[in-house]
Amino acid sequence: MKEDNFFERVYEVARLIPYGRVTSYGAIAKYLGAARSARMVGWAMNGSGKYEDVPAHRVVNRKGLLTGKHHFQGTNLMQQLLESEGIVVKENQIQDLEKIFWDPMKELS
DNA sequence: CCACTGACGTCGA
DNA sequence: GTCGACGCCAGTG
Repeated sequence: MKEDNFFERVYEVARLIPYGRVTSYGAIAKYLGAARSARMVGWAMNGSGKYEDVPAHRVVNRKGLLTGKHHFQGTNLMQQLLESEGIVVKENQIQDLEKIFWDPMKELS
């Protein structure tokens, strides 16, 4: 079922995030045409826990800070997953963000 | 029913 | 260039 819900749209983009890459809420929001609704993107991620194909751990804020990490099951689970993909994380902050940053609008275009 | 908060980001001064 | 306030939509109190 293809639901045009804003949330479904977010999940769809999140699934498209390639391995070893990360994106930001605003990037997804902007791609959906709601740049100012970045908060909604994160809110949608609240339901991502019900979706296995939604690597929310690959979605971070514009600063590359693992803001949502606090919402994950464990404490360092998010960082653990990111490091497992080769992403360097330091103090909840992604290093080389500009290198691993995946822009849906630019990549998917 | 009304008000505030929330995985953020952009606009304004 | 830096700091502050507002906006988005939905859920919860």
